[in-house]
Amino acid sequence: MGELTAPVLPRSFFDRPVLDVAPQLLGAILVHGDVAVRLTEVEAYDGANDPASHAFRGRTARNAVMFGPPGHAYVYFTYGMHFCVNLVCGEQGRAAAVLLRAGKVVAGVEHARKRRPTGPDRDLARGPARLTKALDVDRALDGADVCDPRSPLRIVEGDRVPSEALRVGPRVGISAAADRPWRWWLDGDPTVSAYRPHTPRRRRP
DNA sequence: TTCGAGATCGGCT
DNA sequence: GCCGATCTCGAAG
Repeated sequence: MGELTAPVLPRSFFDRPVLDVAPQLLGAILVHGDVAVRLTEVEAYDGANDPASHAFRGRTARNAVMFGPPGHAYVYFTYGMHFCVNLVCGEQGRAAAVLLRAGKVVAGVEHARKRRPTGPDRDLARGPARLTKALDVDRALDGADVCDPRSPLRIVEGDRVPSEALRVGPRVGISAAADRPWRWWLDGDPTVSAYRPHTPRRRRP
């Protein structure tokens, strides 16, 4: 139950280059309502300098939050059925953000199970869309200030992660700049999503 | 265990 | 129209 009341990360934590922030988010805890998830896998996206970023082609209504101040959540809808959540990093206007890819449910497991009745608990937040499902995060939380202790969606301090437990590698599910090693995860953690290289979809006949 | 296709729709070219 | 920062299920190896 301590996860739900732990202190939020300060905004200064996010007001730094995204490549510094991303690996340090591992072990931190995302809280929404009665559910808390300890992050085990993240990816960095660097705004206008990153062809794989939603912000690469400039500001739109959808990605506007990324261009705002750090420490806010960018929630988007994709594949006609999934939500994913990012945390905005770096100087305002750079539009850098960290995609939260996976984690372990450390509080409110019974609520998360209700939303995903089948499968083992370690799969509850294993993958970016599963993570938002476990936490019941959707479009309504786009722009939420995760550094505000009164915010419904917030990021709080977790345990310290030893640097030797960090692993780094290529990002998942993207076609552009797929070679950049901007994905970090906790070595050997069962809640880390399985790596699948990007495969272009074919249209049905 | 690995692979591929279907689901499903908003955003952008 | 086209395609996606995904997930699931079923078929094949």
